[in-house]
Amino acid sequence: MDHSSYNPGMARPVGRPRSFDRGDALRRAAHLFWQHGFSGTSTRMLASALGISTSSLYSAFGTKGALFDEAVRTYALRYSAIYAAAVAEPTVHGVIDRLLTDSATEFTRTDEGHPGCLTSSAVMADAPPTLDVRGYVAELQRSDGARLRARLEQAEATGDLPPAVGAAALTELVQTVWQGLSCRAELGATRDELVGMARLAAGLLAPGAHAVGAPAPR
Amino acid sequence: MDHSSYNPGMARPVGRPRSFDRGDALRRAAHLFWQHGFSGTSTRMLASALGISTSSLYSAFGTKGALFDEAVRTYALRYSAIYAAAVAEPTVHGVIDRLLTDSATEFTRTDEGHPGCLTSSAVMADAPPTLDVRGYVAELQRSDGARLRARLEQAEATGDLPPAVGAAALTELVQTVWQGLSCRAELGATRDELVGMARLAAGLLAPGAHAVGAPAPR
DNA sequence: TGCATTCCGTATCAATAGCTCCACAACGCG
DNA sequence: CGCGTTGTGGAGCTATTGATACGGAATGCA
Repeated sequence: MDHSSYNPGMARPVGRPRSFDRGDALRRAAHLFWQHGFSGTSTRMLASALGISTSSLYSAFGTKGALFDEAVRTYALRYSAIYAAAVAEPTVHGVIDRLLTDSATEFTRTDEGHPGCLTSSAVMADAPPTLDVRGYVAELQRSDGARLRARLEQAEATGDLPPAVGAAALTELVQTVWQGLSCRAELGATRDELVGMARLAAGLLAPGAHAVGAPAPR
Repeated sequence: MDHSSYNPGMARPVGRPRSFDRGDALRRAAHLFWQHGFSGTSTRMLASALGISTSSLYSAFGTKGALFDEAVRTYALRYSAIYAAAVAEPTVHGVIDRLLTDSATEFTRTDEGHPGCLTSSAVMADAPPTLDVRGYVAELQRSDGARLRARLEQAEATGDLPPAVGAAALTELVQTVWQGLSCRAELGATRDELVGMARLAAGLLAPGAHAVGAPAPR
């Protein structure tokens, strides 16, 4: 098994192959962490849910904290990718609308056990004492925010963004809405509700070509 | 001690008095829960931080889960009170501005060990398995949201709110921003940053008498 | 078929979890 | 003072925690 494992170059595997898919285990572990928090998820719960033993889990990930950390960073990449894709949109409205709606879609993925938004749930409340996950997430937000702010400052220069609002302030506000969306996703909002809210937010925060009162037909 | 204990009417205390202030203990416990999550906070940590023994803690609150539950409900009342005060404002802009700025102020209280916003942190990620705290918080959001929506529907009827946006949708969006603010408070935002963001959000979501581009002098 | 290597599950470790027991201390009342 | 009542801390209970030891099972290579 383990077809999808990343095995770069010359290091071909030796010894008994792993009986489970590491990436899949990581995703399912993240799902458990999201549901019960870090301390609330025991290694036995993880092993049981993954269908393996604790020794296999430890040999694959090292430590419970390391597994959590890896899960967080894995999913953090998804959100950074969404930011990167959004800033490529030609208009300010397009950037913000794309960012929020894509994130809303990502937050409500139910296939393959998507853990909602680790970034603003499990991480914030309960993290391994040895790891500064909160600091990592704050840094991630800062990094993604910097990318968005640069895009908005560029729009400010070209006149696409009215200078009255302020690129920095709008960036922070958009990120605030972004995190609010993730919270509501975990509180049980459906995808349609969440995407609709994202679209409305984009329309109000950065009015596009169409009037606010008459949202563009999707 | 225990001067501030609420002791209504005829039930005068009998037996040895409690050596600590129950309300204060509740607040400090909430602070710990906020920092480490429910499972991440042990009864010994709680007892140690409160300067008492675990037996005293158990005799005062019953169970770790009950203590957590009581802490959550106590702080939930604060947020409901903020909603109640906000909807009394005469204009839609005033309602939303008041709700968001007061909440931002509440989220950044550092005195007396305010636990940030339990509602969207510890609660969401890690809660006692026996208690449906997530359900309670969702219900609370629904209840507070209903109050806000009723106020906005009234404004819609009197013309204070343009019918194009929709009272229900705006309510949800405001609550989304509300939760986003609480998230950013926990990620380290200062009070000034948070209040400024709340004011900006109120200006964009519900433009007041002044133009959006020229925010009203505070 | 041997050998080296790696992963597997079972059993188990010390530490800590939530929680309780119990003898004693601090009150109001007579 | 004695008595009932209630809170007190220290010791201790069982269950579970994160993590490991170890023998066996799979693999690639010769």
